[in-house]
Amino acid sequence: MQNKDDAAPGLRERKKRATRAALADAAVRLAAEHGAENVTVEAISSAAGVSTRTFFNYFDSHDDAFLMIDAEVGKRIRRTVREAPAGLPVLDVLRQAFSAELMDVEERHEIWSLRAKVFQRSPHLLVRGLGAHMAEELELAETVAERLGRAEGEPLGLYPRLVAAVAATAIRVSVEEWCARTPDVAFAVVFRDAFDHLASGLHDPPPGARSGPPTGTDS
Amino acid sequence: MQNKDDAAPGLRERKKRATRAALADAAVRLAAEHGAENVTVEAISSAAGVSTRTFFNYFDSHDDAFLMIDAEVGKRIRRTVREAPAGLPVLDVLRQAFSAELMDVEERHEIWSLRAKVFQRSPHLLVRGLGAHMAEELELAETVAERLGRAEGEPLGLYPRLVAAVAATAIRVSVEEWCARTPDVAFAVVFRDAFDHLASGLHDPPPGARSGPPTGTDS
DNA sequence: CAGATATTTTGCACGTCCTGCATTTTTGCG
DNA sequence: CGCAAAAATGCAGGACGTGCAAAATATCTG
Repeated sequence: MQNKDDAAPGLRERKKRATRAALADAAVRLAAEHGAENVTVEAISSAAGVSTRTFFNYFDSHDDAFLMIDAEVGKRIRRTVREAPAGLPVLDVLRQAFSAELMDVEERHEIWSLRAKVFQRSPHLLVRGLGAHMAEELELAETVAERLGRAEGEPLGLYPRLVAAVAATAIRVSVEEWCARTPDVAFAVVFRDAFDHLASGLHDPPPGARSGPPTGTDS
Repeated sequence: MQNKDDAAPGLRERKKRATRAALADAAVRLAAEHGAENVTVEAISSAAGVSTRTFFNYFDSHDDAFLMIDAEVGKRIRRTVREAPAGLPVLDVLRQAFSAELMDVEERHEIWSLRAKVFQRSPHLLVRGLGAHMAEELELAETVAERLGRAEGEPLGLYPRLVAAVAATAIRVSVEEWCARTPDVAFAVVFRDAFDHLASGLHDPPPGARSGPPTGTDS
């Protein structure tokens, strides 16, 4: 058993993933139809073919079933940040690290659209989702602080916290804006514009500019 | 009854406020001691001298008792933004609007410190608190969009969403950083530095700079 | 393959959260 | 005081979430 994450899922592990996926899937589908609040744990469990007790073996709360939290993503992002060539501005590093990860949003566009519908109907869940990313945000801030050459035990400092949090916020807003628009725009474009705004100090856009990058105040 | 918010609270209104305050106060105090999760609604209600049923007449959920949500704050901020002289950069307007509101944090420093302790012990609540501000964030984005001269029904656009969200994030991070530090620094300083970072495009700080504003890249 | 072992699923009981409804108490006012 | 509006309360009930022990299932060993 070298690495349980690679190459050897094993029958057991596969069944667990399947059960979890079945629960999450049932949850999202039922919620998209009836609204998350009106979908009981029993309904989800029943649709997934397990007992309600088993549901709580996989998710800590009713709401967690709709969230699709993946700890791997955070790890990958932090590693990317850590391995980025020194000297590169932190904001650019973050932009690229996230960008690599967010291809999934455009690829599995359909399931994300479903989740967007669920979130629109009960914003309370979006909040939970955000909250799930808060721990990640702190760890990301740690990674940034290390990258900027700060000792281990030292307090974080304002800047690392701020870039990590603001970058995460930029992503959330990008997703929101992308969902609000009829998705005729590529997500990558919204994402790029958002980070361009950040990099240029959030100066006011010229009146009339609908979606372009901020005015060329850069360099 | 010209305006129920001004000058004529009335005995009734005063009792309501008192009850609500008593509940919120009891909640925070008990939570600071035993942890929010271990404080039942019954305990809070009992400490405030009302029935558990009455608790739910004042707060929609157990957690809401610890949050101290004030819809007035959002309204005031939006009005400040709306009445700010035209031509001023949006980011500066937001900075000033929030700054005016945040004096309360330093004045009633003691109760905020208590709340910070509660939040440290159960971050789950901080998330709820954040969520409460999300609706505000959207309305703030609307206000910003209007200020930038955008029609009513039009979609929001990326920039208004982004500034509103990022500004709110900056505040949250400022509070976090300010709480993490032994509060020998004035909150206003952390707050100012955060917005300076935003205004200068979040460029990397020079190594060794602990807390100052970003390097004078401005102008 | 059979049996031992580890893991997962499940049922059950229990406490807490939260809501709707009817009833009682309090408040404001003529 | 007496009355109408508002608030507080008690109660019933559904849903959430957890600990525990028993049953079912997967993995390992000989």
